[in-house]
Amino acid sequence: MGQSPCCDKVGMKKGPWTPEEDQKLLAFIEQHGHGRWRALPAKAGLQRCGKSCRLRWINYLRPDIKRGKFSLHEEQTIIQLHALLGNKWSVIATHLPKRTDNEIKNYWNTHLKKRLNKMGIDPVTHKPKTDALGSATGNPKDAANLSHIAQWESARLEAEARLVREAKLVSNPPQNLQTALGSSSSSSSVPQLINSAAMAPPTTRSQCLDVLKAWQGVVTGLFTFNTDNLQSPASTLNSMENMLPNGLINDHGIEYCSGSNRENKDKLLDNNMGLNEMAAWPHQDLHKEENMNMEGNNYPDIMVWDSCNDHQQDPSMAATGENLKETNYGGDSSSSSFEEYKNYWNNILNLLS
DNA sequence: AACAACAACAACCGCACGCTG
DNA sequence: TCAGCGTGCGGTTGTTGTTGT
Repeated sequence: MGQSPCCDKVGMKKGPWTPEEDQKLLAFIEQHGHGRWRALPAKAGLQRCGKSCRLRWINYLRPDIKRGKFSLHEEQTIIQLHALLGNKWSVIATHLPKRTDNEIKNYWNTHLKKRLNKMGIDPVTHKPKTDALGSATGNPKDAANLSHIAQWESARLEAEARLVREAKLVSNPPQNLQTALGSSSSSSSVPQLINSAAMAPPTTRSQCLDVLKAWQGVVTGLFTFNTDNLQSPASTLNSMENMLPNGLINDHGIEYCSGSNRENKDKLLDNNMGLNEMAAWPHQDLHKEENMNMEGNNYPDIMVWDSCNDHQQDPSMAATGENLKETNYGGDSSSSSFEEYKNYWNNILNLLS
């Protein structure tokens, strides 16, 4: 599918934005909301590409972003999430309130990657180059379990990020944009408006958590895996498919599966979220909403354990790892892998602090 | 003081995807 | 079914600031 240029490049200004341009863009968005970026520059009186306006807004002008130095906790979170997700900056950004994916990406490239290198850790694989922090037992089975745990966590985080994005669209319905930009366009994309509601701290997180809680309530007790099932993704998927509950509500309150309707269940598996993502849901931490720091920010509940000795860390996070262990990777045979996983990260993160 | 090298950050670019008519 | 549009995403480049010589 061909992609036409987002705008006529002739006469378009490039490079750093001036305060005047920022002011124009801000004023227009405050008055009319954003969305339909291609048409926005002309209406706002800017000699800029719509894409450039969008980037400027998202990465710099948006009122709900935090700028400045990254805290130790944020650094640790980025490293952990990057280990799980790779360069999925947008997903990582959903777990760092008020930080943009671009900012995180830049910070990673300019700071964290170099620091990990200096520490002898491969920033791509997140494994020590000497493997000194690797599997202490050298047991291939343990390594496989660790890898599997990481896969699960990765899938869960991606699913959660998707839910956040979807919920944002739902929570910011279009209101006045058609009026602002004219009604000639046939587009039906949903702009996110900068009205008072949109300016407020996002509430999508809790929506997301609600359904995750609901999900956890439905399936608690169902997912007590035998670690023999964790030897390969394929085996896990098969297990998960068999264990899917009959009723599942999405974050919009829609019931996907009803009773034993196999067809609907298959649709769910095929479309809305991947099987891996579904599989990842059950170990959502029930205490996530309590994981708020002093600024009221949510932090991810993954792999931040009590032994981190990070004074900036919310004490409530301490219980998270235990929760993870008990509810998700439970079973005696997996606990050693969990401990190893935990120790591995604690070692790396302690080096940072 | 002048210049080069490096670091940090902002912005751009191209591609991919979903949606709609 | 398909083309066009809007947008998101990740990689890359450009610009500015800082430090060292």
